[in-house]
Amino acid sequence: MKPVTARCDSVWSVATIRELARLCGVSPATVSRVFNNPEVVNANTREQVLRTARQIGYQPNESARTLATKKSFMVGLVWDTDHRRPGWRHPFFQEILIGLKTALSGRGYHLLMLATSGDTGGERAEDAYVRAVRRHNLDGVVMIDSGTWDPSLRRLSESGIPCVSLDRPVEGSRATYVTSDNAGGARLAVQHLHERGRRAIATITGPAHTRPGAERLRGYQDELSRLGLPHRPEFVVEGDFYLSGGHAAMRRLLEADDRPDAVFVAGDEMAVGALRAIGEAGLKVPEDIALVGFDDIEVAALVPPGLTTVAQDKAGFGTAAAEAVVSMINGADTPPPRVLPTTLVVRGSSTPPL
Amino acid sequence: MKPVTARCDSVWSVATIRELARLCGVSPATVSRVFNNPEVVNANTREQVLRTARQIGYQPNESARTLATKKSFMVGLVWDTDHRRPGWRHPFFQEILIGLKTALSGRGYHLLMLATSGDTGGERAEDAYVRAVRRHNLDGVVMIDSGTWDPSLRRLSESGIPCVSLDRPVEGSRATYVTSDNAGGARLAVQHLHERGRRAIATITGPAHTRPGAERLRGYQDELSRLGLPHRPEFVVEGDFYLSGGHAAMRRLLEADDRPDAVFVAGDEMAVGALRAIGEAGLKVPEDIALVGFDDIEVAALVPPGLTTVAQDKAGFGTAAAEAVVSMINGADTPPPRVLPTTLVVRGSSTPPL
DNA sequence: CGGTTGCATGAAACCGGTTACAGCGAGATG
DNA sequence: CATCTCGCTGTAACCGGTTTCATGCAACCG
Repeated sequence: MKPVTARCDSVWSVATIRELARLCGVSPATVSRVFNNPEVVNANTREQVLRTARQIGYQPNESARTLATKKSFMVGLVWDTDHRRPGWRHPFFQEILIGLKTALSGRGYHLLMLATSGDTGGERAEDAYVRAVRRHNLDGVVMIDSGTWDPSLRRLSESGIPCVSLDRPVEGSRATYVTSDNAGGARLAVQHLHERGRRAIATITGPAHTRPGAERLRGYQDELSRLGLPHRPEFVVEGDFYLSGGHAAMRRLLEADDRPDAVFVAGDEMAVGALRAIGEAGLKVPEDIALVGFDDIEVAALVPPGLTTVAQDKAGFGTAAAEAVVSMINGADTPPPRVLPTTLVVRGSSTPPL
Repeated sequence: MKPVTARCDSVWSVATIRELARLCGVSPATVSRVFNNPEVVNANTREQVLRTARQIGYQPNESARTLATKKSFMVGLVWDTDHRRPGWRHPFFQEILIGLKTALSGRGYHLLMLATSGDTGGERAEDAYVRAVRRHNLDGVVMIDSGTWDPSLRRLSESGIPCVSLDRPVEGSRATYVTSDNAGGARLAVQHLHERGRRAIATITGPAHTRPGAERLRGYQDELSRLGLPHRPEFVVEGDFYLSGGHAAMRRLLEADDRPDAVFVAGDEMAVGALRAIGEAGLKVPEDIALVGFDDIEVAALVPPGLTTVAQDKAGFGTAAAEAVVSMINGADTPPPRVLPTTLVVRGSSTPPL
């Protein structure tokens, strides 16, 4: 076996499968089999091919492979980062993204962040995602709900491509979703406040049209009923999941004649805004008003007196989404929606008890 | 012209260029030219091809196109999200990522988040990035420095592929980098504290082996010299860019006999830790100690009394990186390193003046 | 010993684009 | 009228893999 020399030791030599086949004295077909169907090829041949491949730094061209097999080993990420809306800035998404990327990597898939705004030519500009999926032979997509839900996303989920949505139910034969136990988490929060001796428990909700917003409100209401506490409409104020919305909502609550002694805030960002509004009103947390948030974003631990909150399993989101999409890609039945458990993290904003 | 019917109105019909050519009564070559070289084809033909393409929802197959042209219109993102290190969790990165993605989208490029951990077989497992670049015909890469810098990244930057690094100088003929004016920002901070009447100005630095860490320290020292303030070694404590490091570093500063009346903290996360340490020591910000951070991450505005900080142009990072990598892809000369201006954002932690 | 079986391999078509090159017709030119 | 130019288009090779099908060959069987 003559040693392979010169440019071949470089990581950058561009050897094709035919070149490699020639060096080994076999046909391209055999080389291909060595990589895709090793067990059908003779052990000696296989070893020789692998050895030579390593020497010349052979790397199969994924475009050619995708062209021939229609499998790209890429999953598209649909994440509408529209400038006009602040949705995507939510710190929540970073951890999800990292979890997703890591989980997909571990399963051999790359994550392609789809460009949207690129070429907006033609009447069907809104179908940029669908187009990208077809053009790149994407094996699946993951959709992060950042608040809007335009029709093209529906077309995408119903197009038959394996599709996993985060925090939002989707239609489609090969579409499923992953979400947190929003209602359960909200119940945990209310129950906790009740245990701490609070009885006038208000809530600042997320936008009613979002799934997490609606679910958390439902959990709040359910738990009030279970505890035999009265439902007071003036104790339910809608926020927007962002700081300013939480701030405004809290001010509304404080303006009422009869103010609450605890508030379940359906998002940590809003809770921080609420904290600020409470401070501005000259009241103290938790002495005057106890607060429980939702999400457990980084700030929750940092802002004094520490925000008690319902933690979502953010990394779990990514893992669950990766699992679901890869299993569908591999031909498994569409898995049922996955609901991740939430846990209560107790910090200063709800302790000590009254 | 007979109307195209049936499955052809679906977004999912999988028409090839030959099919489209047949429908139009032209050759595949002409169709190809319509999309890649419109001006050379007769206006009538062109219109008819475009019209028919729209009707049947023709989408060119990117794998085939990449195979033929060796251009993928994809840029790889090298972002080492190793679980063991917390680096990538830094909130700083999310905004950069979004800026980058948006800027690349606008230029017609997709962003591929490269899997690393995937297949770690063979002695060259560390070259996963290099392999991915070749396999997918990536047009360029952007590297986010998350603290470590293993040799494979160097091989990548020197491999000749257009390469932009964030916050870290790189070698390579087609490699450049984008960074903030770290030294200038640090000088702004020190100058600001000086204007506020502080004279005993300490610093908590980033790790000395990181570029931003070293640069910010240099700026601090330069400005002390310019102002004629003494350099006191015990006023320089190294942190790690994270909360706990800032906390520990601040405690060290407070233990000294002669404590500073101001601290320039080279990162907001560390500054929040420092705030906490100051609070635990029974001291007040800004009365006893004024604080200026660096980065302007979201928390900076949220944590009482509001953190004065040197803001980095995070979205600008993404845009600058996209510009640089795309221009190199298009054959332009390797642009010089780009240094983005920093600005001072004044909040409660340094006001009112003494 | 002829026929079956099974293993290992090669030849060639194919995936869906791009592009070098040749060719064709019309109008301009000598 | 022959020729040249120019604008437009088609033919066919090519990109680098995969996969079907056929085949050579050895072992195995009756």
